[in-house]
Amino acid sequence: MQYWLMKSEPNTFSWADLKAAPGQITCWEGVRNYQARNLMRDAMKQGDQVFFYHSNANPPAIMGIAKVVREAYADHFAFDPSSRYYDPKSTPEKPIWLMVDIQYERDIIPPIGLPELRTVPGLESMMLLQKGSRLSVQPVTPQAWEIIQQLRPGGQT
DNA sequence: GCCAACGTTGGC
DNA sequence: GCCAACGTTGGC
Repeated sequence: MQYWLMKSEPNTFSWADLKAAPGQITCWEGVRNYQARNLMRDAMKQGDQVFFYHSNANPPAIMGIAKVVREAYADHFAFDPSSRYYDPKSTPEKPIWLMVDIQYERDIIPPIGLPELRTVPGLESMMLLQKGSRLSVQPVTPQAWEIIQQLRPGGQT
């Protein structure tokens, strides 16, 4: 089992949107970065745990935990000229871009804002907190995962 | 809205 | 293969 952090702008797709989705499942379309794609393709497995992070929010924050329920498959939004994620280089025959499905698991109450994360001992090396870090799908170490969970004790149920 | 950091594109 | 120009991300 691996741990991840996935970013979404709440204006585009929010934590509330995930909770309101059918089955509380969504496909994670729109990843258009090779490093993030490769992580999904090569390392992300069904059952993996995901921190759902709001970027471009006030404050940016970890909103809750989701899990991977379907491993990487072709992102068909890339085939659709009317989609904001259209990429003519990707075709059904040779898909370039991939997505996974994730499902709501539980809320983190209250959400853990970026300013709070920056104060937590032991998280200094977390990718999210590095200057210029933009990767929208990031691995999270088991140590960092545990530290962050401990910030909201009792959230396990 | 600003802008630093980063990734991609394309001319050469 | 280099690298300048450009577009995007995302915190502030």
